[in-house]
Amino acid sequence: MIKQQFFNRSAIKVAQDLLGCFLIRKIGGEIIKAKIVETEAYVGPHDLASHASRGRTARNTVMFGAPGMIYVYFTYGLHFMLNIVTGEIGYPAAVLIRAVEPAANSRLTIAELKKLFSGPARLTKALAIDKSFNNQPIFAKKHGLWLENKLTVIKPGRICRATRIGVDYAGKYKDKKWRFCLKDSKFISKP
DNA sequence: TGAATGATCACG
DNA sequence: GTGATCATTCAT
Repeated sequence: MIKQQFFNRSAIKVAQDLLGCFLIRKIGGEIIKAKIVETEAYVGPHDLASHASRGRTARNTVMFGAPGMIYVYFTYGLHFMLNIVTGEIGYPAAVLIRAVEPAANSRLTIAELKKLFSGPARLTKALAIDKSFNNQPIFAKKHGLWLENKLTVIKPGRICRATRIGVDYAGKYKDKKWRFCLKDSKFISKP
């Protein structure tokens, strides 16, 4: 299991380092394990794409809290988004999990798995992650959602950097390349 | 390209 | 209170 200290770093570092790690969801007796292949960093209060850019509010207060806490919010009236808070207490930053890649499955095709896990709102639906996870630690197993380390080191050449999705309103921050993907994954949400 | 669909935020 | 907006997805 990945420990709290892992998250006590800049969001950009954590976002890259999470690639290749595994998101584990335990529902009843069943365990779903999926490799993280796409993340975005929301780096601090100055980042105009971040919920924290206009100060602390009821919704984003988790981002100001301890590293490794789960930040789940509801958007577009339809979707939940899964984030992990990074950096020291009091500094609002987080990493959005945008896509995960489950192990091959005998019942579902790759195309069907993509529809379930390739996209920030899709994966929360597939893994039954909702607001009840908000402000819970990801560095403990008891809530049924935690992370495991990658199996092998990810070489920098296997990581691709791109602009973040859906942040056109963010002025000069919309063009920051703070989205990170595993190059060889078929499960990236957007090219 | 636009609808779905409701919490959140700024304003006053 | 009200109205605009939204770290998206899906169907047209």
